[in-house]
Amino acid sequence: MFTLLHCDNICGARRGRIVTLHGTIETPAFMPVGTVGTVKGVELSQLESTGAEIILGNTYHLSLRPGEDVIRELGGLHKFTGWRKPILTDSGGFQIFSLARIMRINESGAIFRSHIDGSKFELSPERSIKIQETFGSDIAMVLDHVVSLPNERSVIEEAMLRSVRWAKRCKEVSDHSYQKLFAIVQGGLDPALRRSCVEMLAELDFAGYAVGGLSVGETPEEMYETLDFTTPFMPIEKPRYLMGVGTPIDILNGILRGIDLFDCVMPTRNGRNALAFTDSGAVRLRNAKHKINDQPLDENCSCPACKRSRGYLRHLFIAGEMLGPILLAIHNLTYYQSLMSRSRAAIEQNKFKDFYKEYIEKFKAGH
RNA sequence: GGGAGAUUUCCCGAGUGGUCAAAGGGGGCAGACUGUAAAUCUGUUGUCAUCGACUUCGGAGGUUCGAAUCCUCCAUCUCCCA
Repeated sequence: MFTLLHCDNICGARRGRIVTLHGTIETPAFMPVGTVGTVKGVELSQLESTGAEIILGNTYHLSLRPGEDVIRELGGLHKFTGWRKPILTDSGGFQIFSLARIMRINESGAIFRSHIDGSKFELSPERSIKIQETFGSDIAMVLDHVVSLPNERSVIEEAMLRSVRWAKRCKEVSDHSYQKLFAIVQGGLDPALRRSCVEMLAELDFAGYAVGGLSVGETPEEMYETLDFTTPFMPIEKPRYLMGVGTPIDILNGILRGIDLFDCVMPTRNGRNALAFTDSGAVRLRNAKHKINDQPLDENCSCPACKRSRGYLRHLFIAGEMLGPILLAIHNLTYYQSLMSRSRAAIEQNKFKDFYKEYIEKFKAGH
């Protein structure tokens, strides 16, 4: 399923390939987030033209609406959404952490109050896997227990140990060979906890391993340090996925430390909120300084947003036109994919470290 | 010609003697957003400034310790009667 094609001989960056039933993913790769069965604001043809090879969907959200039964009846997530390429489904573990309406969490699982209608919704490791199986995603995630940071060591350790037990239960009920199951490493910012978590999970032999529980309140530096003492213990021949990350700089820092897969809402959400990513840093298109600007966001970008002027894009946001959020979501996704593709090329030439340094210098200078 | 009512900070619009630089919207400006309860949220919006000071509520006078608020005149607008 995963082939490690090349390791940069100067840093930890890796070039690989994941093969699934629905297609191939060149890594390092970025997955646009399509929580409820749509990458918000972006039609599939546009999404494909950004270069995305895999998208992410969410077990919790899709179970509440339209519901597991509807997706089963309509032929699974691929047929339902029309997206023919690979899909990774998240387990709902992050929602245990992020949703205020969580009622109870114990060893058997979590009980939510639906954020839509307040109804009760139970999620156990087994149930999460069952649902993801119904969805027919190419990669399923184990249900994990995420906690906020900073937090007491005992809390972090307990959540980590529980995540390992849950991962084991997920593995036991996951029986579809086409659907790969990824485990999730927890353990906060603690080297010993992270390492022991990796080792316990590695013993269970998953198809891939994710680093979870990051970008939940810690600084970027703390996140990078955590990767420094986590990725070296992760199985070399399996894909490594840094969940929920992040900014372009975070992603390059992840690649530098041997991460193969990323996902983040940032390009779509920030795009909807008028923030565009470019090599010269973030551009807040609502700002008055772009009012008369006739230049594109990025003259080297081929996306539809970059065929218009900054002044026009600003106008769309000021006027509250839906095309603004759509165009910027597409631009940011295109930008992220281009960042990944440039990274892959640099790794192949053992030049990722230089690419990284130059990129960060320019990105920061733009602010 | 006579009668009634209105005029508030960029706009709309509260406010009828001190707690008013003045509610609330809108608009403007800025910021946030990391496995999406987010086309959302936050801050700010008279001037200078650190407390604080100063200038504002159509205009000009006046009453009062104190006025956006009360009185007089003027200007403009709306409605009603001739």
